[in-house]
Amino acid sequence: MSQSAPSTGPRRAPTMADVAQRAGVSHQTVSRVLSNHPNVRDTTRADVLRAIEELGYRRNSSARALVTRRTLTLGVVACNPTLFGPASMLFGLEEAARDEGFMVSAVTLRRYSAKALSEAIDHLSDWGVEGIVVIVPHRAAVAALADLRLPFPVVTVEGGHSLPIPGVSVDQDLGARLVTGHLLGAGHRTVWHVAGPSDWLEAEARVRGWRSTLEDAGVEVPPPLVGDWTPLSGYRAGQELAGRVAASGARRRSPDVTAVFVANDQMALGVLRAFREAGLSVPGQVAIAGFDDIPEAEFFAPPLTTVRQDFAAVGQASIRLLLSRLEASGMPNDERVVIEPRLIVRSSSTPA
Amino acid sequence: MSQSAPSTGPRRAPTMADVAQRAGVSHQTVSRVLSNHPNVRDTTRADVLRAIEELGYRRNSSARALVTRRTLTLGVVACNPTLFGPASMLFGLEEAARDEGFMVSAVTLRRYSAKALSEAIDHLSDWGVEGIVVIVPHRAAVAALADLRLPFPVVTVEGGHSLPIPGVSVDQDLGARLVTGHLLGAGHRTVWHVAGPSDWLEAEARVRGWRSTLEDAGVEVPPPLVGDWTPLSGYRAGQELAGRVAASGARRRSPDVTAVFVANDQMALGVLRAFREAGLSVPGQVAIAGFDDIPEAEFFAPPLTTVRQDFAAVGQASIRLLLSRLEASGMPNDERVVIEPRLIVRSSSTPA
DNA sequence: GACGTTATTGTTAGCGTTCACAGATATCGG
DNA sequence: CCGATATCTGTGAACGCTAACAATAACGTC
Repeated sequence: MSQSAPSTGPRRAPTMADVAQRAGVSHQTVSRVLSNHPNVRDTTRADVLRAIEELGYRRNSSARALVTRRTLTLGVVACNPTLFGPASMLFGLEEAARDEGFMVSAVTLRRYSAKALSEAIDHLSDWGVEGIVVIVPHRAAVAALADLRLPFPVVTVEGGHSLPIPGVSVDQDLGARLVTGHLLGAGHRTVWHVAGPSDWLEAEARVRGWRSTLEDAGVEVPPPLVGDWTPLSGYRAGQELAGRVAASGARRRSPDVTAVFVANDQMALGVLRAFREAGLSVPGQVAIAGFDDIPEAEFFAPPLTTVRQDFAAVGQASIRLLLSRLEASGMPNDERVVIEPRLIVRSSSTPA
Repeated sequence: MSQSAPSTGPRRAPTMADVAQRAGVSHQTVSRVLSNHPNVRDTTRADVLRAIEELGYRRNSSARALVTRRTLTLGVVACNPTLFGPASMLFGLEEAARDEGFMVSAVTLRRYSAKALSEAIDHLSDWGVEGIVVIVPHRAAVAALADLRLPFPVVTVEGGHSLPIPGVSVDQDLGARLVTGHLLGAGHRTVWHVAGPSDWLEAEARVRGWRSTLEDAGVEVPPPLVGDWTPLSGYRAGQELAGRVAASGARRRSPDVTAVFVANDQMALGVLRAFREAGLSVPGQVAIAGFDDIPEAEFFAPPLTTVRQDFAAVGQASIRLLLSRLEASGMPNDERVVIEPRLIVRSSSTPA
């Protein structure tokens, strides 16, 4: 008769009632202790805390969320989270959220597509997030976002300011002006540009800043080359540019290549390699500048002049914005935070 | 008489009962439709789905979690999530988890400390995760983990295999052997090493692999230098090594520096810069190899020989392991997954 | 046409909290 | 020592869902 005694089966986590019983109070008192309600006698509080300790009790978050209608969870959708920028934002954002008592759940997108984005948001939504931060700086993505009617607030990061969605962004335009101005100031006749993919808002803004700086200075605007943020694409663009330098003695239909502003540091690395292979000296024959200030940039050959973005600040600002939306959900919907980037001059742009 | 009519106040999200009423069925039937129960008449199912659509109904995850005792959420604790490696793992892991129907919530640590780790785990625990993946490759961290008695399964990544905690890791030892062997095979008398921080398990394993390869080959083992994974620390180590090269003609108490295995690519970048500044040619006078194969490595000056780790595979494996723990929580607790790294030879180690 | 099956639907009872309120106990001035 | 007020504690009812069971309808068989 192998009588399966109830024994010490996989006993379930203790509940508030268990704690209450052990402490000789009602479950409500336990709840009060846990939520720091003032009207609990000190001795009672101590009893309860001891019982909690002894039982290893932890409040059940689902039950709590059910009744309070708060999950204290925020969602993030991010696009290329292995890149330095997005990763840094994610990090800063998570830290800020945690400080405010929120948990963050992330969904990452391998590549942007309207479908992927909306699935990501659905996924987050299914888990009951109270709001989300979208770090998907595609023009199309932001447009798609505006169409969705979501039951919770959304904040974009680098989402541009053309739509009535609150957002945080670095002033890319300014950053591009800083670099371009710096290069012009060093005496170059004009500045070439290797841009990011044209459907990225950041790429577009950097092109804009670059172009308008040149126009304001009244110098010729060379045709921008286009990459995809990867070192390889920068390398290809670099080969193209190196070819122009070589040919410049012969037929010169476009201005000499003596300065290049590359839209991010990774591509700038590719450009550097291409130039090196072509026997061009940097900054001797051509000055180069990048954008982002990844930790490696300072150690490139030569160290790269670039624009530093305070990604951590972006993450924090986005959380602040999201939380303010959460609290005042009826308020105007177009708050914007713009963070100023900073030019970091290194030797890739300054003739020794 | 400003009679505050109930009007269209901030009306709450529709509930299952609302859907049921609208579709003319019981809430249980709605539940059945939502969970794809087979025994629902097609017409009924259609009615329910239409009602769901019209009301924009979404199942309340908290209520669901409360009754099913499943939050379908996993936690991750990661340490330096802006670095390429950790970020890649996080990404791969999140994707794998999502494919399995789980959400992942992350907590990031600025720097490891026993306190920070246990707080991070508490935080996750408070939100009801069903299990966690810990990507904190510190010796002390893993030890601390083993002490914690947690009510849910834990899987480590790069946590070493000295403790009875299931984990996934790349075979760092093998990776180090591959590089070191490669350099010896190229004819170098010995191989110097710039190691990572000594309290990192990965750093330790790489030292081990490096050292044993040299010992097996019967060559002298130079004293390893130590960095902290950053390019700057690599730069400093590089200066030190460059000094030795210069002095090697004079007093030679340690073997010539003709080959260096640097414990990660970022530090290798710093070493490259130091050598460049010292006028040393790579690979002409000194061959260099790194570890990680970050996307930039191929475009370093010169392109860097390194060891590629399949971070995505690590992420996926860790999720698989965690889920298997979840299902069979009574089973043995020491499953291990080891992923083999791959040597990537580039010109930093191959004399042209 | 009665009966056993099976497909389909409804009813009831929790899951573990918090909230609103009621009850109990202490404190205090007159 | 009484009633009033403040402090503390308990009771019952949600929250929105799923699990278990009960009930009904549909279908074929003999």
